[in-house]
Formats: sequence, structure tokens, C-alpha cells
Amino acid sequence: MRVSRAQAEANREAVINAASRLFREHGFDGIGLKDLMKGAGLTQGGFYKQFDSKDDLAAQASRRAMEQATRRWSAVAAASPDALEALIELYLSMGHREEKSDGCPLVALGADAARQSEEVRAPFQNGIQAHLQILEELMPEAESPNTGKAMAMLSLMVGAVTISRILNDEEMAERFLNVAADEVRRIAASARSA
Amino acid sequence: MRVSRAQAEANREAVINAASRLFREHGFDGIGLKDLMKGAGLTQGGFYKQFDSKDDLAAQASRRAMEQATRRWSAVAAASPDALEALIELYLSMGHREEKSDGCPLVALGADAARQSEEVRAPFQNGIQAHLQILEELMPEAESPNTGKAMAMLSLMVGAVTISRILNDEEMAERFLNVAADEVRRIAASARSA
DNA sequence: ATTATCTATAGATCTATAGATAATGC
DNA sequence: ATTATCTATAGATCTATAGATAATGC
Repeated sequence: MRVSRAQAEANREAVINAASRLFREHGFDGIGLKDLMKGAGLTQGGFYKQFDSKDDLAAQASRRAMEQATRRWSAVAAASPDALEALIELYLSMGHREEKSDGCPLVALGADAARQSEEVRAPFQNGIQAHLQILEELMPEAESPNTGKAMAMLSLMVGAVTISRILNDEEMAERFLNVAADEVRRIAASARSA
Repeated sequence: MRVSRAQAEANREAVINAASRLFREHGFDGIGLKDLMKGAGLTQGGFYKQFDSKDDLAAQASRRAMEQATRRWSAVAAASPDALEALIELYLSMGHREEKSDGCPLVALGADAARQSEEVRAPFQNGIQAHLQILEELMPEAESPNTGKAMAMLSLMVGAVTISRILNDEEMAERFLNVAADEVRRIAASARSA
């Protein structure tokens, strides 16, 4: 039953990766330890040898999810000649609306995160700052620091996808995403001309 | 033990009212039937004489919460000479950030709502439409229908308060609310000049 | 007689712990 | 010998149901 130290570490990582998806899909309170461990092909009993508590796993899974989301933003922005358009296409899309478990954790767990311990909220805060920095770097023309514009853009993006996921009406959901895209462009343009 | 028919109806209403606050505070999965009933001074046993299921109560409590939020927006907008400023002051404030159980359900339950049954999501959708209409009526000068501007404003407001609640850093939280307020004003102004 | 609410309980599931098992690592 | 993971379980809590109680409403 015992596995090598390297395999044990790989198993731990697999639990964190599975949890980062499963929490986004079901919420922190919507999935139990048994299914979280099963997501990595393990049983419930080993959990407390790997983590201090469910809250501890929630914190680590949140960090994993936010860091992955930040890397994706960086990669998408770097790969396109128009970084802002690439981010808008990635984020304010019906595909993102339908992809909860691999999508932005701020959307999938925004309301949940606000109820969690400081240990869980901290990785969200770090991830938010990392997202802001990527948005700021999209607007290098601006002379004054434009953190404010980045904050407005992120709020708009998170709010639009959150609302689009609540709506049953797909047409209205898509409309929310499209008008948010237009407004994000407008905010970026206003930062440039400021 | 039996109470009058009028009292029974009042009790049912009290459960819905309590649930509309308790769900916003703890999430749909974060509170059980026992505490929901206790919130109205009743015991758990009577629950299924009043509601079909927990999901049924979630749907009714969501409707109650969204309708109350809509009424508050209407009242605040009607009571002030500058309706938009009054709404911004109400919504994009540190007071709203700290008041989960009486604040906007879209912020308190946004991520949760996206995981619920269609019965629960429906009152959210109706509430979103009612909120949009109030925002549209703030911009009567625009000639073309400005539903898009209203959608962007609502997304921005919901996103900013959601993020501000996740953040531990109060200064940063307030900054998010303030820049969102500026941008909401700018969107309204752009609708006027369109 | 009817019924609103109560106490009590079933059966499932939750987090967390205990101790057994079997393979690694010294 | 150590330890990663397993099975098993404790004790609490969850949703939902059953039947008792006591007051209303006919």
C-alpha cells in the first residue's frame, strides 16, 4: 500500500489539482472529502496525512486555481498581437460561461470565497493582484498609473460572467458578455487617452 | 400547538424572510433546515408542511431577496434628485460590502446561484431584468435603447462588490468600489451622449 | 374534526480519527 | 523501521418522514 516518496508527493499534487476543479464545480460546501480524494483516485482515509483540514485543502486548491488562471492570462496575452482582444475572447465568451471547473475561480467561487477563512481568501487576493498587473501591462501608453482602470476592467469581467452563468436565457447571457467586452475596450481606450 | 390560519401564513412568511437573509450570509449549502426554521422561531419538523423541499425554499427565498433588492433600488432612486448617485452611494459602498445578509443577492449568492436548479435561478433572472430596467430609466436622454449600457453597469457593480468582499485588504477593497463608481458614471454619461 | 407545529427518528453524509496493511527506505 | 494508504468507525449533522400534541375552525 505504501508508495514511493515521489509518488506520494505526486498524489498530493493530484488531490490539489482535482480539488481546484471540483471546488469550482460544486462550491466549497458542495463536495466532501470522500469525493475530493476520489478525484485523485485515492480513498478518504489518507486525507489528514496530506492536509491539516478541509480548509487547508481549500486554501491550497484556491492558490492552484488562481495561479493557473493567471498563467493562462499571461500566455494568452503574450501569444497574440492584440493582447486585450485575446483576453476578451478568452474570458467574455460563452465557452468560459459553460466551463466552470476550468474557468476563472473568481467567477466560480466569488461569493463562496467571501465566506471563507482568511487562509482561503489570501490566495484569491494574490491572484486578483496578479490579474490586475497583467491588465495594467496591456495599457503601457498611459502616463499615470492606471491600476484604477485595471480594477474596473476586472470587476466588469467578473461581474458579467457571473451574471451570464445565473441566467437561463442564453441570448441574454451572451448579450451581457458582449456589452462587457465593448465596455472593457472603452475603458482601455480611455486609459490610453488619459 | 396549532396556531390560527393567519398566524400559520405569517410563520411561513417569516421562514422565507429568515431564509432570504441566512442563505445570503451562509450560502445555499452553508445552512441547514434546522437553523433556517430556528431563524423564524420554529422547529425543523414543520418544514415539509410549509415547503416541498429545501430547493423550494431556496427558490422562494431568492425571489424574496431579489424583489426586496429591486424595491430598495426603486425607492433610493425615487427619493433622490440624482438617482444614479444615490444608487452608487448605496451599492458601491463599504457599508454594502460589510452587509452580506441584507445586501444584494447577486453578490452574496452569485456563484452559488449558478449551481442551483432552474427553479432557483429563475427569480434571479427576473430580478436582474428588474434591476436593468431601473438603470435604463436613469438614462432617459439616450435615444437608442440603452439596455447594453445598463447591463455593463450592473456587471461592473456586481463584480466590484464581489471582489471587494473577497479582499482582506480594506484599502484595496474600497479602491475597487471607488473606481467602479467612477466607471459607472462614465458609462451613464456615454449613454447620454450616444 | 381538522391541522399547525412539535418531538423523535431514519438513513445518508459530513469531517475527523484509529489502527491495519503492505511497500519503501535505511 | 518507517510510512503512505487503506478499511473501519466515531460523532455530528444533513434532508426528509412519522406520529404525537394541542389549539383552531366548523
